[in-house]
Amino acid sequence: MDGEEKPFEYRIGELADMFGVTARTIRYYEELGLLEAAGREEGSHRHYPARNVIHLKRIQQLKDYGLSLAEIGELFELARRDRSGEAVRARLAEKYREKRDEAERKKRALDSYIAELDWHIEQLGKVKEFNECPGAACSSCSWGERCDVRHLLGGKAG
Amino acid sequence: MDGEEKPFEYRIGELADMFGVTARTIRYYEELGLLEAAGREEGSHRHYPARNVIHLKRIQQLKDYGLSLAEIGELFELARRDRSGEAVRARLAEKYREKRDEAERKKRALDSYIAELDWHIEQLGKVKEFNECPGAACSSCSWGERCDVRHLLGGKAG
DNA sequence: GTCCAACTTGACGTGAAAGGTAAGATTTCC
DNA sequence: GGAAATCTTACCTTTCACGTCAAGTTGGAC
Repeated sequence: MDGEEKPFEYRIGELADMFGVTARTIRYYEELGLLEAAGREEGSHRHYPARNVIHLKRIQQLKDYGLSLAEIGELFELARRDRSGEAVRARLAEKYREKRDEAERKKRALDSYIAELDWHIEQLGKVKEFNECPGAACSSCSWGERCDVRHLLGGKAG
Repeated sequence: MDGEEKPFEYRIGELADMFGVTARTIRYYEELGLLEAAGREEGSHRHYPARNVIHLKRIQQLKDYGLSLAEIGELFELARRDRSGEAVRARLAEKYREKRDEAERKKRALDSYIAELDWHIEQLGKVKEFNECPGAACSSCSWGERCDVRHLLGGKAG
């Protein structure tokens, strides 16, 4: 018979293989307080009951969503103190919103970045000089007001 | 009279102040072959004729557009060998397009990232557990197929 | 009872990029 | 001629998430 009274336990190497990480990674998570092995004495091998597996998965999920291990640690810490789960979920939602807002901001930045690049790509098709500006032709240079070298030199070499 | 026969020359500290960098930065650029001081002997102070100023500006511009110092160095190297400027402009346009494509790719990645986050934020408003999955209620868990822990455990602890 | 792979702790290394910083010597400007 | 600026050399810094020894220990299989 397949006894279920003693739940299956994984060893660190198995866990590592399952999640595509190394044992070092798992120890590192433990070091950061993210993942605990089942009670053990110093020096003995770590073993993980199946219910601990979810924690590792959770770490990977949250990592995928852009949280640092430190942030994840903070959440886990919160989860330990807050049995109801209210605070954790609120904090996590907050984190997610932060990340989303940051993503939106990055998107906007990328938009203007792309616009800038497009402008420069277009200019490269028109102008003949690469870095001879500001020369004699500077006043008619297609860089126009975008060329701040003129301002910089204006005072001294104007 | 304001003699123009001897062009104004900047010292490294002046240049640094003008561009909001340190002298170290300028020396570093020289080290990478990005910026040359006017001919000088080892040990003597560097000095920069006004026409060199554009190079520093160019470095900053290209850096702003996401090119690494190594990439900038490559372009400058090209510019030294290609007096007509054809090849440089072509290469630069290519670089710009690379950066733009990468930016577009990042934007798309951000879009799906945002969608994921939104989904999770929504879920957090519905579910009660933070990391108790997979438990007895796992089969009705709102994570559904997104919960790969089930697959992972399916073989051994199923 | 013993063997050996898997595991243990500890401690330092890595990488990627663009400079920072210290130290002591020298140059240049006024 | 004195002081400020600059010179060269050469290691250091930052961040994060591990990698990589090294040498000793554990545990399950036979």
